[in-house]
Amino acid sequence: MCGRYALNATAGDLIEHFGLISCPEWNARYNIAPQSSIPVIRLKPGAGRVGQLVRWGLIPSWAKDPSIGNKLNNARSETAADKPAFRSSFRRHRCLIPANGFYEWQAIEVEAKVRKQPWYIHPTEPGALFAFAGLLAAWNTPAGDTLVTTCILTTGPNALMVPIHDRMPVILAPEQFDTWLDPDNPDVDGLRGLMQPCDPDLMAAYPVSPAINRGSAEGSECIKPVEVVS
DNA sequence: CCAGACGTTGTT
DNA sequence: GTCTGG
DNA sequence: CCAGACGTTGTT
DNA sequence: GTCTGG
Repeated sequence: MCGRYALNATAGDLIEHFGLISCPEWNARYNIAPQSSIPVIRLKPGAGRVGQLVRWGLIPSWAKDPSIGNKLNNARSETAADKPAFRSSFRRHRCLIPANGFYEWQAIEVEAKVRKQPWYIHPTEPGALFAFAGLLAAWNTPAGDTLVTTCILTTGPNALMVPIHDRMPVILAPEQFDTWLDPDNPDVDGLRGLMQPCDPDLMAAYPVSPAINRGSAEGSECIKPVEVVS
């Protein structure tokens, strides 16, 4: 779950919304897929929150083969603190991933065949952004460079998501940002406690065209509401 | 102890 | 690096 | 997440 | 079936 999302905010929007001290330029995107370079927000101790572009698909520091990053787009929040692939990232390298909304595919049966209807889920409040809870990892390339990668934590569905899908991203509220982002926060149990489905009243959803399925589809038509054809 | 895996999603 | 399986 | 490819050898 | 690319 959460394998596709939209971020059409500008760097200025992110700076304002999340109180960043810096943020790389960003061109609006409506169909961001794993392996893309995406902006994450992390806390630079003693300085403040910064935006940084990293690759979506976590490569643990110990990986010999970076292709493991093709699979680690998400981490189950229920177990991430304990799994070898995510443990050290959960302890020390947490981030937020800003999004205007995300996509989920709803399996619906039509004439005894399963069809997948994509939905777009966005904040109820106009102009608001989601902040997904994410993890970071730094991997040393054979060439001697450092490749920073990320993944999105997932959790069970809230009431809005239940009809659509059985997983959703962990979405944090502004009052939780500091606790989550502080790399020196040693309270793993407290961090675990943040890993909950968010209040369903904060989100709204509508179906979109299956044109989104194609990873190369781009533009605001990706989030245009459609009638469900059944 | 060493060797080998280390993950999620969805689908069967 | 750290955990699980043998 | 879904779509689309999935291979080698040798030659240009 | 499984991996890579978008």
